[in-house]
Amino acid sequence: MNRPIQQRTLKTRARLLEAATEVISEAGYEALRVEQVVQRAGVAKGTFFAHFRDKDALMDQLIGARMDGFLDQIDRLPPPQSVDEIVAALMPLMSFMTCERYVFDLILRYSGAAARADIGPIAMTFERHGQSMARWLSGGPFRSDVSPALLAEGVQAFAIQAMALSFCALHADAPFQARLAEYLRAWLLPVSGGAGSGR
Amino acid sequence: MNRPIQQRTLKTRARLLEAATEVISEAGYEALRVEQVVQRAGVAKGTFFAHFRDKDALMDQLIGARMDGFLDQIDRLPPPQSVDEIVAALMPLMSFMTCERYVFDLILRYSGAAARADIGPIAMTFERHGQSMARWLSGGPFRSDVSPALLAEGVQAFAIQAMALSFCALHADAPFQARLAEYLRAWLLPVSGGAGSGR
DNA sequence: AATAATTATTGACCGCGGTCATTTTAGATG
DNA sequence: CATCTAAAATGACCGCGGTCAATAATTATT
Repeated sequence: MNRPIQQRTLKTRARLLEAATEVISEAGYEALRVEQVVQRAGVAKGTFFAHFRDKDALMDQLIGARMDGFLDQIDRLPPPQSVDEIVAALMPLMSFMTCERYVFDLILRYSGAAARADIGPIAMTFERHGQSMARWLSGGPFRSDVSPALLAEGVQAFAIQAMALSFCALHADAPFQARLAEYLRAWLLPVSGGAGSGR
Repeated sequence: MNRPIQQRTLKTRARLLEAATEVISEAGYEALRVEQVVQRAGVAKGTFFAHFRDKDALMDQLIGARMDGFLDQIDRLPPPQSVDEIVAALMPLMSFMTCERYVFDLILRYSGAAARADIGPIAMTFERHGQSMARWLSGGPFRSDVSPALLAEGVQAFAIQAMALSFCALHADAPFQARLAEYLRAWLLPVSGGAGSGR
């Protein structure tokens, strides 16, 4: 029969999360070692894995929470009326997503939930981001020949492309913001239909 | 002083690559263990790492080679004249890129070279793919208000988005091809410019 | 309060990628 | 052929994520 969750459990989990946050703030995400976290939290290694499926699951929690904070900021903004405003609005979130190569790679891996069962925090933020984006794009001075939902997916695709290229050895020339703005202008404000010959 | 490369070296590397290929064909990419590869190749573990920086570097080689094969096929095709033809042309490559979650993640990680110094085989294929794509899109019945190079980047971004969503727990509904076709129609054949009010 | 049934914690242990001081081998030199 | 030297190969070792049978702590039952 389902017994209630023990307070001990909540306390231990909180201590683990706090310890992890400390380690990250001191050394960054990539440098985090599970052993270091459990040592700080004063628990055994096995306890960690009783609370988180694996190290990535902890990262999913922590990184997802940070992303959610940036989405809160975004949702407080008035709908942007230009590509430049969109880019500006997205910048804080994007900056965080690219703060470390390790973080970006992990976000990509978890952007669509790994297993069918558990959709994690990061996957949720992508969902949320898509919805906010669709809301924005349904009202503004942007193209209307495709659905706002599709426009939003495109914005996500281009944002990821721009972020990925900012890590890229080739194409390290153009700054991230300029590239994203170029993409979004072409995506959200197309000028003509067909090629040389009219349609 | 620079002595010539010993034949022993080439032979050992070839044996390692062959052994790795065998293991993969039997158990898939994700299941590959370095220890198993060196055992089959009849060399010590350390030897492996004298030939490949790490396990990922081996994967970069092998996966990059496979991708290059598919690109050869693509380059033999006549320039497609519709979105459906583009999707059809890209399918074999895409299918391989998504044959395993592990493979897709690794490709993403290596799509823009990891370190500034060494651009690996996978990164090269992305470059090549972009160029082939730009060539295709500069002639056909596609939009001409942005450069073929930019169009090509968009196709890559949408292809990656479509592949990623095919692994996604949410959005596992629409089949991969249909989604990509929808993206590319919106990207390559936009109908109007602004929203409700004309521009 | 004593006992039973669950749940949480522990830490020795494992798998596997990667390292490095040491040894072996290939090939140039006298 | 003997000798010397740079390159290649070796395998014991390490770091670190993750497991699991055993133990401790908590809650329900009498």
